[in-house]
Amino acid sequence: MEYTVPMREEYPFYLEPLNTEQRRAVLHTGKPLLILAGAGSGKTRVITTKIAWLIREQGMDPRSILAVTFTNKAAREMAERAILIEPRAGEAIMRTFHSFGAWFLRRNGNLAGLDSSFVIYDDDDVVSLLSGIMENAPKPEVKQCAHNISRAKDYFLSPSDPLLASIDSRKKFRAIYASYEERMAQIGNVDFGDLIKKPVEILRDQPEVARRFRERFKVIMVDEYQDANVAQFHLLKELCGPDTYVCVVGDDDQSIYRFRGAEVKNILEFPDRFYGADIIRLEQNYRSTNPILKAASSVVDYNRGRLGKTLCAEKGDGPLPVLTYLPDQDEEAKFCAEKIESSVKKKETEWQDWAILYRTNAQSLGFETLFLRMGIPYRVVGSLKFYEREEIKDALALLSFLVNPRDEVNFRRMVNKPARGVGLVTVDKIAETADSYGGNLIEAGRNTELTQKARTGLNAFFKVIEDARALLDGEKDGDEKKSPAKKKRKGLVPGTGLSACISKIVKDSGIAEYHETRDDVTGNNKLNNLQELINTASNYPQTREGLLEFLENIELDQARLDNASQDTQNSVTLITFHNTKGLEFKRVIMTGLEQGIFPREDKRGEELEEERRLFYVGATRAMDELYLTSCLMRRMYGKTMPMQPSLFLREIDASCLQINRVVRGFETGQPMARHSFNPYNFDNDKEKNSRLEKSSGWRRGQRLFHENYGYGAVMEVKDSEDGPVVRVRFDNGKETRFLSEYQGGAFEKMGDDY
DNA sequence: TAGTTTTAAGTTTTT
DNA sequence: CTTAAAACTA
Repeated sequence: MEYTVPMREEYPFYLEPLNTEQRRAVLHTGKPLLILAGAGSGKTRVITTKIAWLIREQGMDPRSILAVTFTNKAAREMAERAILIEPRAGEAIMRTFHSFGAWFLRRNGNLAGLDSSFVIYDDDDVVSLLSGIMENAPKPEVKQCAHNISRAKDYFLSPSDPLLASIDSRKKFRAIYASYEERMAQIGNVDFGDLIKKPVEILRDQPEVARRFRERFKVIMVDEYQDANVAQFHLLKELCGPDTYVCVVGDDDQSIYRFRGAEVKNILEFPDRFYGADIIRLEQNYRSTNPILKAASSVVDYNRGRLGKTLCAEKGDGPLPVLTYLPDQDEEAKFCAEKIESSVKKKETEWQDWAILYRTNAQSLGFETLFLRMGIPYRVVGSLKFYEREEIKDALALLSFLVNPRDEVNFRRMVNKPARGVGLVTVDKIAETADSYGGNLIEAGRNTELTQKARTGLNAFFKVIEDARALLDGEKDGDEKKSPAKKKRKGLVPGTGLSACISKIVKDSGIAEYHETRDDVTGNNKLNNLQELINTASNYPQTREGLLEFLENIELDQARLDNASQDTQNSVTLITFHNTKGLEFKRVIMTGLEQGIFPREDKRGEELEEERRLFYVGATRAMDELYLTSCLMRRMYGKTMPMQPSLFLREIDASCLQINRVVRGFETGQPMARHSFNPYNFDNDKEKNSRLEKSSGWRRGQRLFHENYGYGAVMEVKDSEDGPVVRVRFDNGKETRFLSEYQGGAFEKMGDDY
């Protein structure tokens, strides 16, 4: 590639826009490097520039560069941006940890007894498999176990590891984990944890393989290193030879996946684990205004055990973040909608400049219904996962079984759906026989004595699988035309490539029809979803490898399908705090800032610190303006509960926050002094309440003390057949009710100091 | 056994 | 209030 752009000064032109520290990071070589990159400090620019620089200036073969991220979106973005500077960067391996693991195992899995046509089990599949092992155990326990196994793998713990007790102290856990591993090996599939753990094991046991990989990858870069778990750390270690150049980028303040095994220690201890490492700090923030940055930092400052940094806002001053107290979540949604709409109408912003952040996916519902009614375009990022829907899982289960006839979980799911007269008894019988056929359920099914009904149904099922297989293996049969009369219903459009195969199996298996008739009843559009799935497959070749790739991409990258089904153009973004990492918006509204919601009630110590970091991540997404909302009441599980403002609101530096109060949808317009607002001042409540409060002698917000339970506050006073009932929540989180007339004596009123 | 009705339970966050 | 699991009926 010839470059005609003249080089100015001493650096290549593409280094021009970088600041001193960024440039140092790009030009650094020779030792391990830890880049501590604060929010909005341009770390993606540094990584992509570094990749390009290595290729262009250092003569590095792009194929010897490995760049690892945590989300597929980040990987794609990295590739796109690197290619803009240097087209050959497209040949570098840029993947998520998990997709790298899958890539590795497809090639080297046989060394660990893994067939290359393995399928990746998601959490639901894992639970199905486990419930077969833990017979008649209650579902929640099975789920807990699945979770713990997953955690164990994150920490690189095998069933025999003495440290396993630190994950799950129950004696039987070790045995459950062991037989889970055994069953999984029989089936020949892997779970998410295996995608990291197994490659490490192979690299350790097979020096030859390790040597090959160390020879190939001269440079390894890891993005979002603060989210790496222990197993991922080991993988990185194993891939690094003495001459490998390692560069990790991260921000300890943005570590928000501890619950999933992420270890902040990885980043804190990097200099110890990679001897002689250099550290470069990127503290210049290019995204947000000063007040936004200061508000965010002042909260995360309450955390202990952080590396600490001082972010400096390049943008300088701007409007203060605005906190608004609202009566309830309906008003909250309305407040957001009106704020956004008026700004867009004034041509001040566009829809896409706005993001609404919430802690749990369930909170999106209120915004969605209102936005739909008001005609505000929106997109929901990553909530109801497309691939988790029943009809999609059904289709994928069939396809998975098609590639791996040992897949008992998916066999059980689909063999009798729709009903073919193959019941539980039959399936158990086949599963038992399967042991003598190397786990192959098709062989086993053929050779098992069955009732006539079961035999007919089973053969029909196998016929579907086989026809689809024939299609994959290249036998072009004319089956498509054989039964045109049968598919006269509006039906599915086959499409090209792999789509044809999927379309065929979805139709022939009766899954399409099954969900179509159910659509008629429920009014869902499951058939459309299936069509969507079929469409996305059209870019894959109609081969066994194509199918494997398709399944893998879906398992590891659900977001792609999600986005395909939504209009992502110019619309407001509804998103969880977790999902915002790596994104930025001109204007951000952080909603539901109430104790119990954010932070969640049960969070303390290290977990509370993680919630704080999550707050920090959310706030630093905002470029120009930041809004915060907190509700006095919230409907949960169909009941309305009084809420308290989030702890984090108190932690925000007073000098960078403006507080407003909104009552019944109308702004008072008066900025309030920091502590003058008492969310438990219900002087606007209806007469009914004051009457109740008078007759009961209790009012909402009243502090009280009980001998046995300690301190608490009145949440609600209600009428009942036996007179006024007072509902109390104690400071330890427990709740109780009492009848003011009879039981009131046990509760001592305290002075109210809010 | 299949499909329906009733009852209970429950909301983090995700590769 | 919504969804999943258990219980029940045909």
